[in-house]
Amino acid sequence: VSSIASTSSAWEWLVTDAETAARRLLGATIVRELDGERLSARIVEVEAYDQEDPASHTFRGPTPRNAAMFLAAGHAYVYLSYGIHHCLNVVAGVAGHGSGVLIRAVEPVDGLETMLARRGTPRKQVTNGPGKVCQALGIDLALTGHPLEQPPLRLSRGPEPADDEIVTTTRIGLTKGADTPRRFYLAGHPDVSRR
DNA sequence: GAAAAGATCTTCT
DNA sequence: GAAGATCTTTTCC
Repeated sequence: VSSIASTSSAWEWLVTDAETAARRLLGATIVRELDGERLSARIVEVEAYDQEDPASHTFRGPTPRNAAMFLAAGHAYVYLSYGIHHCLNVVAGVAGHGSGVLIRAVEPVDGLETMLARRGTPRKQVTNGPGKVCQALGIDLALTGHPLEQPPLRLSRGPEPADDEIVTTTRIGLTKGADTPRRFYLAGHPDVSRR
């Protein structure tokens, strides 16, 4: 019991509703170790998803694909989008409840040159979209279910932006739940996918 | 077993 | 601004 409590306490800040977790993830840092190199990036755009939400992969309950989203907060959920792109989520909330936060855009901090090479695009388009983030950081399905406190993929809490620095809008690319405002990004940030 | 939709990105006009 | 690429997962018959 005590070991469970100590393990989860590191992620207490994500054991909350998906929207709160999403806002708290703005400003946090993703650290990825890839081919012996340390890449890092700051989260600047996110979207919240949970079990009660028709747009969420977990809306109809657990499946082999979305199982990781039902883990405890602080795990990774990676899925394949449109059969082509990988997308990274940070699992939020208590274990057994399918909620998480899609990482839509990041600002490269360490390893920008590597990210540019992996993407093959100009700086402005290197990580301004969920599929782009995963390509730049080399994240794929092998990392789904990975605990974000250990290499090669870690997450560290960052300085939380002030409320007036966060813009809230509807989410992108949805057909269901499209009118619910659950997308959050840093106001005026150049790496945000769309304004 | 088949069909449709999908938390996207790129290219072309 | 619009449409094509591309393929897995899930749902429905």
